[in-house]
Amino acid sequence: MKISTKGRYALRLMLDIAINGSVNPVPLKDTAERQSISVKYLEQIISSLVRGGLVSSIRGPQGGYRLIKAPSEYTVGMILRQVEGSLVPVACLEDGVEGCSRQIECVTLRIWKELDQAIRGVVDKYTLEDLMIWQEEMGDNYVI
Amino acid sequence: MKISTKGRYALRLMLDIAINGSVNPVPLKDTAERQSISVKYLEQIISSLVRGGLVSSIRGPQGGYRLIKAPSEYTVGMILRQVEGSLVPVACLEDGVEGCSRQIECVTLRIWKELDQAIRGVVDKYTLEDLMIWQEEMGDNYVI
DNA sequence: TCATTTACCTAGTGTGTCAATATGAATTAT
DNA sequence: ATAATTCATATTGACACACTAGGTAAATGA
Repeated sequence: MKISTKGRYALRLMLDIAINGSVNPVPLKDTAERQSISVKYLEQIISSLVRGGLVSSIRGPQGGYRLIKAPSEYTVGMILRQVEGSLVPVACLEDGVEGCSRQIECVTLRIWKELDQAIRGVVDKYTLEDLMIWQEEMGDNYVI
Repeated sequence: MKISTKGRYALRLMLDIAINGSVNPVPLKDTAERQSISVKYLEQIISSLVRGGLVSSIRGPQGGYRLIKAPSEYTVGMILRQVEGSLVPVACLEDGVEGCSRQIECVTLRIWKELDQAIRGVVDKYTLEDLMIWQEEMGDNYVI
């Protein structure tokens, strides 16, 4: 019942690009330094974000990554799902799965459905823009 | 971000004991048959529930397991936490952990805290009694 | 007393995921 | 041409997951 490092790093990575990429694309090396995450690991994560169409990439010197949409268009849930896969708490709630044979009589399913709603309620409520605002509120003493 | 089989089975196991154990203790063999879970695996799960003081055991013929308290005294969260460990979505929210060095400047932490609250809000809201009632509402056509 | 039924305990096993590293190729600005 | 960057794939070690196996201990009752 944990968010993996991939998910957590992806969020920090996206936030880092949002904050530092308003004029030039952000190279992974810079993010890696700011966030204390290895470039190599970030490469894996960003490749998933590129595939998912969340960021675009520019190769070569002066290259890097850029958000495709406005920060307010990215919910936390979108980012997490892209790198972690679905966030549903049990497999039988997965999209495209028609559930187990006990479905009808399964009272615990009711719990899992509510849990799923609760999780979605949080991760789909906040966007990158919210995170940026919170970051600003904290002042410039702290670099994210 | 998944509830493991241990957690899901533990819930079904506790519910099975709650429903079938009002007069006699419930042997694992019976639960295993009703729930289609191996006795061996249930043994592991129940041992954790015994250690946690959620159920008591009686050995020998006519033995089995009994709830120690009323069904309404067991939240879903208590049961899940006993067999799964903490349900917090990120390690830095774990009890007794003083958090990572980025704590202060970590805006994502705010998300994780809300997520934690949301999860707790669901699993600590419902009890075994609720599950029993739902089960009854479904009629006797279905055996849990 | 002895067989049977139950709980209890410890270890093992195959599979997969997590959290990275490593190596190298392709692209592009200067 | 060189350096900076992204892109692609493989590998690694540790650990967790989902079980299974084998045996011990206690209680019952015939």
